[in-house]
Amino acid sequence: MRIGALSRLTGVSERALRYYEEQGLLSPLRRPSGYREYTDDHVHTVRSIRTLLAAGLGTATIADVLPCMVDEGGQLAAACPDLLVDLARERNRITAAMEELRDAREMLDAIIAAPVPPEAAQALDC
Amino acid sequence: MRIGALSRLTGVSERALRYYEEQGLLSPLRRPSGYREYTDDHVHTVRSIRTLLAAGLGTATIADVLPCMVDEGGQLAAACPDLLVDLARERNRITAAMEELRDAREMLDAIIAAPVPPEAAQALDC
DNA sequence: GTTGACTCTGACGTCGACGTGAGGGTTTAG
DNA sequence: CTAAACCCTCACGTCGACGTCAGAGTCAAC
Repeated sequence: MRIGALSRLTGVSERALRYYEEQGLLSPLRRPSGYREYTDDHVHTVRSIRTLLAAGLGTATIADVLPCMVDEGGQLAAACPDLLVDLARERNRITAAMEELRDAREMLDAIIAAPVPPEAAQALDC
Repeated sequence: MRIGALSRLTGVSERALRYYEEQGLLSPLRRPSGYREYTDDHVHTVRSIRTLLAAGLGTATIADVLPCMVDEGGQLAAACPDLLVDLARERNRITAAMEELRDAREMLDAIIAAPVPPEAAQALDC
């Protein structure tokens, strides 16, 4: 499949897909014309990329992580100790981020659920 | 207290504190000299700001939210319906973000916990 | 009064993941 | 064969929360 189809399948812009390749996250084949040719595997890869990006990982780290994920479900492993250290650090970051999100959500909930004092309702005419 | 002290108490840079004021999140008094003068309340306010920023809220939204948080614990309320809509939207965003973080963490866990195949350990000499 | 720590206001720099054209080939349906 | 749709490579623009530096007042202690 070509880039437009992959973009539609994943919901990721063509620009982003080219960017991922530029960063070494994706390596599609090339037609003689220069057109990129993607496989079905790339669909899964793109989804993984988006998940890790959403978690705050940078493209450089993701580039290190991706080779450790082969097929869907049957992973290989994180061989290099350096990578394991990085992954543990990222894991801690993610956990901390989740806790911060929980705190923030509770803060918003407190405001949303707060009873509106009658005099405040009067004062604010919005 | 002056800006240096507040910075030390909150762990937030002076530049950031001035930025928050510029965005209407903080309104310290001013000495005749122009020096900013903060109260103890501002310490709590800054912590709230950081929590909401960490949750992905923009300074503009936070500026709308802050007036609804008076004292510590005893909130007022979200009066304007517009604000309630925004808050609900943000709440959904946060929940979605938490789920994405959970997915990403599981992905990392799978890699971290994956057994290292013997031949892979040989192949990669890192 | 003077030294050193502190603070002020601009104002430009940063970083990362893209957005957005410009200018020009390629493919495919009719 | 031609038009529409698709794709290519530069390369500059964006956005938000600050970092950083310059040049210049202020405050507290000695």
